[in-house]
Amino acid sequence: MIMYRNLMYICFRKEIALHLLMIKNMKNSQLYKGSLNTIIMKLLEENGKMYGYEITQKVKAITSGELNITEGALYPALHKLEAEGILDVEIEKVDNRMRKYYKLTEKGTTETVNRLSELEDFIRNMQSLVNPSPKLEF
Amino acid sequence: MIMYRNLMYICFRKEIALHLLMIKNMKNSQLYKGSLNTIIMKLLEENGKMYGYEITQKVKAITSGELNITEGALYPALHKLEAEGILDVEIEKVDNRMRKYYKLTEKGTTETVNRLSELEDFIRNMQSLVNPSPKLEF
DNA sequence: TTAATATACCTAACATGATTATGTATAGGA
DNA sequence: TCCTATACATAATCATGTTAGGTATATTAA
Repeated sequence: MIMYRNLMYICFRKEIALHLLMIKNMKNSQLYKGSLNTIIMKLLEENGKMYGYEITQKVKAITSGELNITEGALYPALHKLEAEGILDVEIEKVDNRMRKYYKLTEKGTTETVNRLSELEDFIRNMQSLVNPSPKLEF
Repeated sequence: MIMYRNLMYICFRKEIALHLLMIKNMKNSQLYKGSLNTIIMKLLEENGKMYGYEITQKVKAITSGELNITEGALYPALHKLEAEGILDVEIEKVDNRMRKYYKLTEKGTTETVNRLSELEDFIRNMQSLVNPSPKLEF
């Protein structure tokens, strides 16, 4: 009986853990829409070259698991950035597995500056909107 | 001739001004996608009740004209929030013109706290991603 | 007086950017 | 042997927004 109760307890904890994880991932709210390209470009600016899977892991690590880039969003985004001449691709084979390394082109590097500037403006504006500075009322 | 040149000069300046304005508004980039509901709810939390047009003007003012909410986005968003029980509506007639005043319901007030918390998380995560703290390398 | 601008609402067609669900394939551990 | 991790990809669908129209009243400038 004790064993069953322990098992149930473990299962219950697992349920809770999964549930909390889901809630956490629910935070992948609509807010992140539109920021994926900027994230990719900034990471490439920092790290020189990265492959898709690496990007998802890096983002997960940096945000303590709060932001999980879905592959269905990532790969099309990478292809689009490549088509736009923002990224260059280079295929390598590591451990018999394919890797597509992406890096910023010259144009991409310039464009990254703009995107980051837009992001700063966006964040500044959002902070003005939700964190209004105390009104000067006399 | 002088007059023509002056006229041309003025027109030219106007062209530039318009162009700069367009560029400015181009900053209405994809980043803002997903943040409209949060903006609306926060403004209503602060101001008690507001009508649609008032919201567009307020946002424009707060962001120094950098963010212009389009009516095609605003009105459907208000209707959706009302349908979800986040907002209550109350119609008034001022100066022979209709105004639909929106205010947060009780549920809406609770929900606003969550949205703002999500926004803070989002901003924090984005800052971690693009503004990485200096690496501790020895 | 007439034209333009501002106020105030609305919606439909289209575009964009994501999620969800699926598929392929290799490597390693329980 | 099966599950998980690594590593790529795409198609169907959904959410959200832009663009472009529409109605109507009030005010201001030419």
